[in-house]
Amino acid sequence: MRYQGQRVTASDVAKQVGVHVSTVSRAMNPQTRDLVADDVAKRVLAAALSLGYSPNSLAAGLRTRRSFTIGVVLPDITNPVFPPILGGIQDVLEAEGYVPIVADAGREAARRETVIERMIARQVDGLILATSLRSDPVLALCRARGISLVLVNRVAENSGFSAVVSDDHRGMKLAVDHLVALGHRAIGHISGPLELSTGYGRLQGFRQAMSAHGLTVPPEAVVTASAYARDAGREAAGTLVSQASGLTAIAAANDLLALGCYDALRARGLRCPDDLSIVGHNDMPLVDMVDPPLTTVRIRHHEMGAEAARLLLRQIAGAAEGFDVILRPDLVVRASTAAPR
Amino acid sequence: MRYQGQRVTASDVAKQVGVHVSTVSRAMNPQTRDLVADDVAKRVLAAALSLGYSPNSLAAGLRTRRSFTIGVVLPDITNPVFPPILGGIQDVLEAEGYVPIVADAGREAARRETVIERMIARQVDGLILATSLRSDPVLALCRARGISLVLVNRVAENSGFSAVVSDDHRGMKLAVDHLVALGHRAIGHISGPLELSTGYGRLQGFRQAMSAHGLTVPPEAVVTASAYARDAGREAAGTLVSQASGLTAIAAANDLLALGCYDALRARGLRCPDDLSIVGHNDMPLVDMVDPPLTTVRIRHHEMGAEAARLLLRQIAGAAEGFDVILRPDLVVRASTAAPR
DNA sequence: CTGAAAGCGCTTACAG
DNA sequence: CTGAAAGCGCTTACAG
Repeated sequence: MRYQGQRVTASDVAKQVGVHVSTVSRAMNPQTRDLVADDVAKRVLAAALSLGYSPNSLAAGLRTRRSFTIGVVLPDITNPVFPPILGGIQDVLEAEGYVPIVADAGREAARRETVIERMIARQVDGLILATSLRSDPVLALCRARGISLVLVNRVAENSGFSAVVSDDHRGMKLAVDHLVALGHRAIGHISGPLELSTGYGRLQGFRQAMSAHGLTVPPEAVVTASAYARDAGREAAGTLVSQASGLTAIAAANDLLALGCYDALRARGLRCPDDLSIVGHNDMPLVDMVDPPLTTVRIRHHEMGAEAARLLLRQIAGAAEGFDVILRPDLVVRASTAAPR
Repeated sequence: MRYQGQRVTASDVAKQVGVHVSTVSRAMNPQTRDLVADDVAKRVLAAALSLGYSPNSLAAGLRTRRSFTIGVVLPDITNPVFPPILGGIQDVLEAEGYVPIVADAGREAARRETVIERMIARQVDGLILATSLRSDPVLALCRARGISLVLVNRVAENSGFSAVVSDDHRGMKLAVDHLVALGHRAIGHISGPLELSTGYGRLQGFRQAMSAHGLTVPPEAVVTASAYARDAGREAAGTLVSQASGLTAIAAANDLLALGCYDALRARGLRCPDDLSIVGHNDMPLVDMVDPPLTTVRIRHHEMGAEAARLLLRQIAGAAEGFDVILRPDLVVRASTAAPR
């Protein structure tokens, strides 16, 4: 029986069984269990169970120089895109005996650096970053530290780190092709912040897809939102609608932005899809229930997280890095898009 | 200059400055810095910076028997209720130098126990559980381990552990009073799982509020959903509508359930609020954008998480436990409720 | 104000 | 197959 606050250690178990702590250590670890006589191992395990012993992984980690801990840095946990990514990461990590330490780094670059420094001080075995800028100075720091790292959802150019992302060009092509097929020609774009690969890549994808249809994109038909947030989308849509008259459709760089468009249209007495068709990106939860149900590009976020975790674990185990996984998105057609009047 | 994978330690810094490691340790820690001569401290800090040294917190934790790590156990990270709770927890922890280890425990009781055991093995300084059942055997285990623990969102009866929750009785009273004021008399309830305090408490709150208005609740006017999920809500609403004819309103135990009601009504060609008024609970993101915008009971989830973290930290510092914080919810009236026809 | 020593709880070559 | 020893990188009484 133990008292509160008094942890039971390997030496307590050793004492009870009458063996040395090193034998307890070997018996507890499945990898080394066969170095120990069967009956001894059995007695150790039984004693451990009855005393409520489990090895202190801090101590083990200090000795083995591995913490079995992975740092996950998110830009905004309340953005519905990230929970499923985190879920996928967790599923894979847990199966391999790892645990995620998660931090919401917010929008300031300085905070991202602090957060990463802290995680390194905590001896994480690797890092998964969902916060990367296209050109991100923090990555040089990580490189210098020699830490294993995988980017998820957003890539950095020329960082050399592996990344798991959605095919943003293809996603926008799906959106534009769909609108064009409905008969739209004057299509605007609300882009995400251009320092993010998703913002930049989707804008490029938009332009390419338009030009593939022989359609021109006048400068006033593109507005860049200040953040991936609903209010930023509302503001950008307001600007777009007032500066680019004659638009019949808007392809937004993500769902939150698309929902902000809804807000802006409503404020002006315009109706979707009657006056303007709108396409989002992500297919986040509940966008099938908004009014009107949102046509959007679906990304498999859970899989994205799981794949990032797998890549990282392989890398920690010695596999090569700098190897990207591009997930293929799908179009989900709902009621926010229709033929122009 | 360091090589990859070679961590710099206190003794590297000590060597460079020409002092003992213990002096480095004292200089690095703001609490003990004044035990060291000013100029020595300055030189240590400068050397630490130039070498890229930060103390290995695993080693420090082993020595001080504190990990500055808190385990957070969630039932389902993709349920939009939990990210803001986690956000609140993180904000408080981070400010105090703690870090959350988060795990999604899913629905199986066995997994919850495993997850908690693992966290304890990882020497968490405390636990925040959002997964508690009203009567939860896992809590006895935590008690026996003597670990600091705070419950959030869901309470356990007689566990002795502190909890931070919303006032579920009051929440349901707000919902029922609103419906009654609109003229509804025949009101049904879709309850959450009754083994959860939110499910049970909101059902009780519903009954009390109804009886305070002199209204009876026939048995067929209450259906218990199998989980807090949209599909479970759809199913429960189907049962409710077909077994309790004449209902003019439904108070659901949470928003996901209310959204499931929307699905069920739509499948039957019924309209909300024309045929049936619906009230949710939580005010999760986007329910103001669904069709129709959902009238619901707002809970301050971020604050709930922050308060739970504060309580836990105080408890770790030696404060008394068994002290509940009940947050007061508000009613948010939108378009899913109207006078009955 | 600073150093030397002990020890947190493990793991792992090294003997035997 | 098992024990004894060393050491992972810190912190903290204990001397001086």
